[in-house]
Amino acid sequence: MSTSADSTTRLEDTGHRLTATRRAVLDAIARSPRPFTIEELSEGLPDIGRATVFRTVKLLHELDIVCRLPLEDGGVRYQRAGSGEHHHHLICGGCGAVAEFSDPALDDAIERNAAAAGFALDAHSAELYGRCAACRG
Amino acid sequence: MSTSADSTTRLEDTGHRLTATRRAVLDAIARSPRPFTIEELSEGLPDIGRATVFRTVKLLHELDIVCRLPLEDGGVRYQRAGSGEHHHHLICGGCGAVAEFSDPALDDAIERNAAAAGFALDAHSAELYGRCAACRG
DNA sequence: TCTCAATTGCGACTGCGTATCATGGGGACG
DNA sequence: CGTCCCCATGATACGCAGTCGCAATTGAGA
Repeated sequence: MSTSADSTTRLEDTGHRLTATRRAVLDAIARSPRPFTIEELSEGLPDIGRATVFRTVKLLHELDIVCRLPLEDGGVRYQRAGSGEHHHHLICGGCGAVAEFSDPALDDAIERNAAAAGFALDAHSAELYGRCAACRG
Repeated sequence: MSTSADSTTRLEDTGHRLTATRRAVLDAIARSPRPFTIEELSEGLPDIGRATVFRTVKLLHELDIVCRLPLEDGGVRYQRAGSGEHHHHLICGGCGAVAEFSDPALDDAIERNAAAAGFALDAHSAELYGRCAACRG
């Protein structure tokens, strides 16, 4: 499980400064029980400028400390990366919960199709939208 | 292959009016050799209001006449739907070309993972980003 | 042709994200 | 421990994609 402490070392190892502001953002993210929007995060950090929150989350995303969740409606939320490993998302349209999973069979199918089309694959995304067990009546 | 004529009947069948404006938008889309942004489409239709272009493309997307391509950088392009069937996209980061493919094995993997997590699946997306055969040196 | 709801265009507006720039603070080095 | 340099920050203005409200227009069924 990724901790806030891990994240701070990751920041330092990649040549970024560990500032009080960044600690505060990391703490707020660590405390967030569910995927968050920049706006929500920013509201919980009234002493930190909005632009800085954007910049920090962008940086954390580049470092794979948080992952980006494109929503069905075109919006975006972020979430602490559970493992740092490659994975996909199951996003509940009811409560907003997000489950991560990884499946070699799925990745195989993706690579096979890319190869069949003559594509050199850089990246891929796969998001599943639906209702979690708790949100089904 | 989907034609502009098919699209007009699809519009009528779903209770929408076939206006000169919508014909013009459909023609412009049919003439577009590659995936387009709303802005590009709008530039090619100077007599049509920008808001109307947005509204029309949104409508065409709801009718599965065009499909939405989320890009790696967060941007969005649209493209005539090739078949109307369920499919996924291979998007070339070099030339912007988009290939469609469908693969039951991929869809199976997706459904299996949703079921394993107790999710009732509404929709899913899978986009593959890379370089097409022509764009590899 | 007549009628009316759907459609359009305009322009203002919202919301997300970024650019600018002066100020502040980490941390490497001595 | 002190200095210094450069990264990081905050405030604000800005840009861009997309939407809204409303008055005028127009398609297509009766």
